[in-house]
Amino acid sequence: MTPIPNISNSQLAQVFNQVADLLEIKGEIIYKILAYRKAADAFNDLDRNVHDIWQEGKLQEIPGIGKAIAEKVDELLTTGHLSFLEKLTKEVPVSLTEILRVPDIGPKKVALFWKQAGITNLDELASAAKAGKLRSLPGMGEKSEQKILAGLEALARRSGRLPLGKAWLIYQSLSDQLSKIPGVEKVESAGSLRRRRDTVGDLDILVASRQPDIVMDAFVNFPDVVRVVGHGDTKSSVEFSNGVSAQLWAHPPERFGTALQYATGSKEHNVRLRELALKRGLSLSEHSLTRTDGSEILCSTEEEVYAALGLPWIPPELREDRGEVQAALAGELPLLIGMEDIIAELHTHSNWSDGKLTIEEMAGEAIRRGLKILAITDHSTGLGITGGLSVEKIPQQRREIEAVQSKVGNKLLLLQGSEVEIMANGELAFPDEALSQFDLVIASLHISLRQPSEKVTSRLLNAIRNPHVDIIGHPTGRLLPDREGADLDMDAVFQAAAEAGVAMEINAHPSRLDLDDINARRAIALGIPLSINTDAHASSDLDLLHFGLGIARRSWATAEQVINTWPKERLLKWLKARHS
DNA sequence: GCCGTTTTCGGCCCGACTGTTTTCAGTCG
Repeated sequence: MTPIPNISNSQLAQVFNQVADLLEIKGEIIYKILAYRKAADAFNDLDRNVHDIWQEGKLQEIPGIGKAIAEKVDELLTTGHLSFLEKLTKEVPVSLTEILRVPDIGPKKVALFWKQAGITNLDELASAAKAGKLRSLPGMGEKSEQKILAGLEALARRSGRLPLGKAWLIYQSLSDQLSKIPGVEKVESAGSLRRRRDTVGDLDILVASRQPDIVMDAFVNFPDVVRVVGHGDTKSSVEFSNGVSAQLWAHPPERFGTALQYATGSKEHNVRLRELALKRGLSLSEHSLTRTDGSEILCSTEEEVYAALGLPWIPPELREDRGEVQAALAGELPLLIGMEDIIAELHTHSNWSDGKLTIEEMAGEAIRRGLKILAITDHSTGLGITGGLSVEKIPQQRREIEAVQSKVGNKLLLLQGSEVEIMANGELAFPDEALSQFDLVIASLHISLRQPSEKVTSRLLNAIRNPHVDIIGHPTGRLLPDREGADLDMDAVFQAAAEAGVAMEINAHPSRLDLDDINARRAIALGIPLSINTDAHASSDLDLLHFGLGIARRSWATAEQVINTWPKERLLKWLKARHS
């Protein structure tokens, strides 16, 4: 029997995106290309492994997958090859696709440079532009050539996607500056920042103003702007000295709803809405909804936009074209978990390990934020750098927690927890009799994340199956923006977690956001409880909760599915049942 | 290439901005 190649959903998506890139350069009709890109997105967003769906013979039940693409997936999963792609790469050099990453260069220009100037990669493009050889090509000129040189430089200094937390801080500062411009009535984040994606490409910002020209002029002249990418009447985009790009729209207040809806995206969600609008005899744009007779419906709020299409307002976190429009039409949108639902913080550190505050100080901070339950989960030994709690000190820490508990009374329930290290050999850093002394145990991976998939997965499975473990902390161990998580077999992990009834964490720290939205949605689909925690090491960390909440909302989580919302009695009962 | 409470064929979202052009193509979101 031939082994089935192990191709993940995201690898599959990459293959079809590459097909789309090459077809686009080749000059294939745009709708075919869109179909491939849509299929790639569908694979990326799937809450199950494509493998399983393939084995069930249900590929074509995935929206956007038809006969032709299903056959290609079949070939890929059976043989590990795609003859269609192999044939394509013989016609179109793969190195051309790297040129597509240059701003202002799309498939048409790539094809032009390739066919008329023999350019096949970024180096050749740069040489030709510097030598002034591009300006004479049809449709090109001196300005276009300069723009390409600027684009190449921008590409070189572009710093990938921003982690959500950093994007949020930059937005706050830009928002302050924008609100001081005369005539600006409102400032709102848009794009992937407002949708709370874990990383953000460009910052998208919308302002309400009746004098958009003044706003645009002020914006492109902000300090730290190193490049004005575009400067129009209602839209401008700039690049700052730190490599971050931002895009600004300005629309009058009575059109703010359509404009915000448009700027928030996602693009795919917007396409879906516009299709729906057309079916209702309306054309949707950032300016308004237009009837067939040309008359306009103006919307100052997003609620009005969605209502005009017969829909309830869809929260930004859901707007990824992952079935939210269909759910809204059917009246089946989930009632997403909100900040007000969360009463427990279950993953924090005190000065008993590497936290900055005493247990009493942490308790005070938790009370100040309206929390009802706080678990102190200091690191175990085994994670050398942090000076973890030793087995001998567990009773001593218990006495301190009890002392603080008697001081705060019923304002806050304190739990003695542990963040126990999953060691490189797969054992937990504490023996079972030590773990049994805690009210709550989180098991986490911090070290040897680069082990082979089989090894690191088995470590995590071992932790999940330990009857003392209640939560798996930041399951993949990724660090945004650049450090990938461990190469885990998430199917095996989720299956084990579902069987053991262990909760999986959404770590709210913006450098983690782990689980991510797709994995969290898979967990929910399997009935695995989620736990959103800040992993606070200092008081200000407790304010990071909203980032984790954003990820949970993106995974369609309701309050019921997150143990941090459960009343005290229910949480304690759940813990007790697990430990008995 | 996908899809169907107008369709199994003929459609497939909408507009801003830029640069090259005399009315539009390419790129982007």
